[in-house]
Amino acid sequence: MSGRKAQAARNDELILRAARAVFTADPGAPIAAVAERAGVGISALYRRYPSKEALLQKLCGDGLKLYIEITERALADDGDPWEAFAGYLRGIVDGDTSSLTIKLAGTFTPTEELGRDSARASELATEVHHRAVAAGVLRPDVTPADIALLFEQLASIKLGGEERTSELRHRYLALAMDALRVPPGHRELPSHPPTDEDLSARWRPAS
Amino acid sequence: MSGRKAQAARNDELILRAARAVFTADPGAPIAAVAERAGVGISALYRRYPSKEALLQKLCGDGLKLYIEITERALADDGDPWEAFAGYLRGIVDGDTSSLTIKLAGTFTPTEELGRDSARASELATEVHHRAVAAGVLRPDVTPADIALLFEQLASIKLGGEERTSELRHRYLALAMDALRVPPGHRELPSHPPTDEDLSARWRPAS
DNA sequence: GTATAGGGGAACGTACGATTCCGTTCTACG
DNA sequence: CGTAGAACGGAATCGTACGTTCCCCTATAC
Repeated sequence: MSGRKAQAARNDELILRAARAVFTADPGAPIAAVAERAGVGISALYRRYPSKEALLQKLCGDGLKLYIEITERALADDGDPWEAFAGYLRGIVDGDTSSLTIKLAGTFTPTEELGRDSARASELATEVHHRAVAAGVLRPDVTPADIALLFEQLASIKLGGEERTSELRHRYLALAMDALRVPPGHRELPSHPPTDEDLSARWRPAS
Repeated sequence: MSGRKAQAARNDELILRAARAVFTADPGAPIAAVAERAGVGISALYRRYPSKEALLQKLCGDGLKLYIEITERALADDGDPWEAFAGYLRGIVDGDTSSLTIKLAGTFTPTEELGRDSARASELATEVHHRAVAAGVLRPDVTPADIALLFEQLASIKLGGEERTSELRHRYLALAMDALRVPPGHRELPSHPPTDEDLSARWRPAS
């Protein structure tokens, strides 16, 4: 089952994957970078999306849908309340949805559907939050908005490769969770801290 | 005591202040934005700095010196060990030195002096860190590099005006401190969480 | 009154990047 | 086989944004 149709279908996925990777790494990246990363030409992109803005809207929408999906899954979790909440936090961090939504918003004019999904996502997140507070596992003086900003802070971490970045985000998520959880206490932090090499690399030009 | 000399001296300060404000808000800002913010013409800038890069190096160097100064002050603090460490953290966040150093590095080729100051800053920070650990007030499984990344996460917060941004950074610093401090425990968070308006404003274009 | 430092801001030159366009390849099908 | 056309690759085009330079004006200093 090969042929141009199959190739095209494969490119659909290839392009979206590349776009996600490129724009989460750098929201201002040129569209040519996406094409290169996907291993296709520019026209393969423009055949699918009429403009860069359209592509960004698609990515942002997908990110929002992923966010909603993860949140709904957390709401369906009937196990230990803290574990449900913690799993939710880890899921959002893994999905890198903050990079796909906030970071891309503002770089284009939002559609009406985006607004609706965003509102829905916000509702669901609030529900998850309140459950955790009601169960007495989440400190009550933080709000869902606080958690949203926490996600953004974690998304701002970019160090080394994709793998290492993910490790570090989880490390600082774990640290934050120590401050979030009731009763207070320190749990072991995952992964290992940044090395001097990690940090000093950023002083060198041409990243 | 007026005259062109005085005007020039005033402009020196005006320009540096404007540059700091503009580039911490947006490291990629055009140089014209600095001139506009300072209320001077472009040539007033170029009379003082031969290029944009030179200006950025100056800002970065100043940021590093500020960092060093704050850290040395913390080392001189002989009071309660936790309060000394906490004051240090708050000082760095207030100085916004992360924005002045890391965020600007990489946008220009670093000088040799910058490298030296950076190394010195790192040493001092490590000393502050170890003191806090030795005093038993800072959890021992976090490293100075962890703290550096924590500063960067806080610096990534930008919401509302300068004032509000500072409040929020301190709010999340306080949260992080709850996870950092030995013995574990929750302290009251400063300021108030982001409002819906705060968050939704970012979905609107033209920030 | 004149030389000159200090400045304002338009003009220049360049690089970058979204979009368009043209020629090519591979299928499907007569 | 021969040809129409979808799907591409990638060079050419067209703006625009921004660093830097230049020209001319103003207000001191002497």
